[in-house]
Amino acid sequence: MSFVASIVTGVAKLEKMSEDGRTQTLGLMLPSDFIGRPGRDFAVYDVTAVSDITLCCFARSQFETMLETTPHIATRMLSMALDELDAVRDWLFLLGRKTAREKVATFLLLVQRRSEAFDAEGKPTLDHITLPLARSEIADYLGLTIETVSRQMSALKADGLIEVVGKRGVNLLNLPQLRAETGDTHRQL
Amino acid sequence: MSFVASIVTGVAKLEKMSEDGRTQTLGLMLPSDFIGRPGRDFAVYDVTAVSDITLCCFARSQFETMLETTPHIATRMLSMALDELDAVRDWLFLLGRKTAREKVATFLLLVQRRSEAFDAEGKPTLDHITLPLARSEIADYLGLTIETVSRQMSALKADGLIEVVGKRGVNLLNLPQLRAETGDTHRQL
DNA sequence: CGTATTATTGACCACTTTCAAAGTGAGTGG
DNA sequence: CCACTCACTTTGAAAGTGGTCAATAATACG
Repeated sequence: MSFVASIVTGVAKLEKMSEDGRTQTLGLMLPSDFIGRPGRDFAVYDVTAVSDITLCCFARSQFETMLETTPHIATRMLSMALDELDAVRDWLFLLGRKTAREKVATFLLLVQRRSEAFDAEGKPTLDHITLPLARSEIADYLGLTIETVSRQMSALKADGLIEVVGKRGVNLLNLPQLRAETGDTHRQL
Repeated sequence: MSFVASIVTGVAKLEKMSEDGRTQTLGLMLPSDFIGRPGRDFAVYDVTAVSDITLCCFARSQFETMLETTPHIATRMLSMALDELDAVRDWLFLLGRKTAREKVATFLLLVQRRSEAFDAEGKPTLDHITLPLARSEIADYLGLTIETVSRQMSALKADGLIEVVGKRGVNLLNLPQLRAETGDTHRQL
């Protein structure tokens, strides 16, 4: 890695795969997210584009110089890293302690919350989302199998909480109930 | 939180608990680790001492000023945050994709690798470690139950990989095999 | 010692996975 | 325009890993 970059448009994912093929997605990367690690010349994890992507790239060495000469940038990068750290820590709880149903409900609401970032023309609204990932990618993100994701979606549908529209569309029919199913604190933020 | 701090001696843990009592430990905090979030006046997660602790505290406002006036500190904090981010991302893989046995093996080797940091007088050596956590705390860290942790320890003992000495002591009898059981890349670093 | 706490073990159960098959849908070429 | 194909998704049945509940054992502490 001789450069670092910032995502301008599109979605990518960060992932780690073991030798035997097990894959865990470590996070989704959206516009304004940062790729690469200043001060390190190799990549520890894989970055894969999920859609067409536009990047804003910097030569790593130049970026590192900039970090040292422009104090403002370092504090900004620090703030971004700490926010990312919090997001990843929430995901630790999801992977370690949530049930499959809670994981899927959490994912659907995550997509809703960030829907503007995911999609330009999919026309997401409060109660309709366009999934940025295929089932197998959702499974890798949630620490599940593709079958379990599919079954939980069907179960949520059977319970009247969602409606599945083709492969990528989902209507959220009962947001309050869906939030209650995430396993998160019920208190509004 | 009106202050931030750095751990001087002792071990603490960062954790998140849901309303129904499920707990996930988000990370262990060792000497030199940083507590608190500059630029935020509330705590998102709980920090709990695991042993007696010595902290080096700073008033948060003063620390924030220092961040802005001393560029070096921001880059140092950034580097620490990015290292922490990598560690947490490895844990995502552990929680999402590893088996109970792999989780326990990983934990034992983690304790070995950082044994100097965990314990002053426990006299840890290459093949003997003193666990910094009780079984229930290990369970919360690995996303398991206490019974499963206990069973996996017994299984590793039955397989001749470890020896359990009292509640906190473990002899690592076969390090190469134990490493192979972590589910991580077999290649040496 | 006796007591309280923590750890281990056992039996059973449930959730998720695995393996397998059928269904759906988008794109291609006749 | 319509079958055909391929990839993805859904569904089903069986198995397995880890969880739950309960009892026993070990350890620490007064």
